[in-house]
Amino acid sequence: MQFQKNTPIYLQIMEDIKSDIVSGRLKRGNQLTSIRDLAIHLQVNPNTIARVYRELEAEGICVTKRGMGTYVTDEEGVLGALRSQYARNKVSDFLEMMRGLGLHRGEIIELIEACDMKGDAHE
Amino acid sequence: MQFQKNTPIYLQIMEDIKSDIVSGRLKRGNQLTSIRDLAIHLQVNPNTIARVYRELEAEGICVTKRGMGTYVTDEEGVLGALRSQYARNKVSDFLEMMRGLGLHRGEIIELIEACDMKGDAHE
Amino acid sequence: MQFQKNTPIYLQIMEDIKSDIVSGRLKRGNQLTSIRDLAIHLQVNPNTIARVYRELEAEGICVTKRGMGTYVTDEEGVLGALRSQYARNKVSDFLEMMRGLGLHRGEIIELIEACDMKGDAHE
Amino acid sequence: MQFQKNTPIYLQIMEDIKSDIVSGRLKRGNQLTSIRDLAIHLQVNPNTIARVYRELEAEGICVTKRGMGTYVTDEEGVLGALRSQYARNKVSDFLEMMRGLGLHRGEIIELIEACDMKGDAHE
DNA sequence: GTGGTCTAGACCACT
DNA sequence: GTGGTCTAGACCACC
Repeated sequence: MQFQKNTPIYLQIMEDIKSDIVSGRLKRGNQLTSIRDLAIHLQVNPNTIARVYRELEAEGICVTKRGMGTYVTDEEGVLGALRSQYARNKVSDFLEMMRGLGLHRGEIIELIEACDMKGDAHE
Repeated sequence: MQFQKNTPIYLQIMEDIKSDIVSGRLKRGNQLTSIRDLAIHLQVNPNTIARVYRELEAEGICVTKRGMGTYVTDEEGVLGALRSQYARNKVSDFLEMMRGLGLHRGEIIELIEACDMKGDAHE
Repeated sequence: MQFQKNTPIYLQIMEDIKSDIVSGRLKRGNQLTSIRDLAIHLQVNPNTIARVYRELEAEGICVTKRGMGTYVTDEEGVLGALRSQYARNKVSDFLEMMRGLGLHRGEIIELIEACDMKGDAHE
Repeated sequence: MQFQKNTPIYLQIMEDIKSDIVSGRLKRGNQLTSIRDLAIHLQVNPNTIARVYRELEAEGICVTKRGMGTYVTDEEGVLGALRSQYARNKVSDFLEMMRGLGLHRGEIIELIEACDMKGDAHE
């Protein structure tokens, strides 16, 4: 993983884990990588990962069982809220970018419908 | 600027310049930073920048005037095509990501309309 | 200040500051002692104080203005909630202790009324 | 056990033993820990413990049987008086603290009744 | 093995 | 000067 310069690392890792949960790569009840292992894997200090897990727990997204590890919460409500918040943020970012290109809602929706018709292979 | 590991640097720089043009940070006829200066600024070999400019010129996006530097083309047609290709790619990326979240076209458009109503402040 | 062994220092400091606010020693809008100064005064690492202030801010009790310091919030609602939660906890602790002495509600209230009559000098 | 700075240690230990008796952790007739052992356990000079036991005996709370150790008294009257004095002090301390929060007798009793209704789980 | 806390000391950004 | 972040390394409690 690469880190952006202008955003705290712990926030970037939090976002990354949230994205794993939202996309289904991490499911409810799954155990997260241990603090030490993730710290090694991301080349980051264990305290930084500890903070990530602490804040995720404060947001209700994870639960930690002392001596057993940290797990994605079991509560569907929290995960649903996370998923919809995440989608709303992505939509918002997307709209902001498209508006930066001078496009308005109608044009954006046209593009989406056009793209959706023909599939979306590109590059 | 930071570079991703798995994509050639010259492609990343090309995308960056295209994004500057599309978003209006670089306008038609503007001079690009000199190869030397940009190489220093990005901490990259000047040959890499030279290749970027060469490929941009091959795509008709830039023109090089011997001894005077490299400029964004003056032809509105090319810039319009670039802009719309860029937008189509972004839309396509966006749709792929949203589908990864399990959302379909109707839901995506609903979210866009909802977001568009209330403005898009978030975070 | 002396710290108890079995409770994290940062929690004890948090409680102490909350108690200062609830009792009126710190009023709404007052600036808290700077992290470094409080760390020196309490003989504790600045990071520990930083965590205290961060968690107090997460609870809405304090706000920090970058480069200017940390302040007790201005929102009366939060302070009122803090005050009543604090009182409820103290009452609860008191009742638990009194029940450990074998007293029930009626007897406790009798004692309070008796004590309240004659003033409460003792020791 | 930890000792406060501004109160003689022997008084703190006396209070602690009284609290053990009042709460039932030490019952009538029970033997107290030997002076030697308690001194080691509390990391305190044996003379300090000896003074504690001497004063407790002077108050009639304990009796020392030469060569056999020190015991909680058998007399219910003394223990009952101790219990009620202890409770009165705690009530008095509690009232003083609650008044520091700006609450008066009526409000305090309301809180007690409210708390007593729903049990007293907190934290 | 797990996470939780604390210290020491560094560098940053903001004012 | 202020708080915010990160690292390095230590010790603890739980399982």
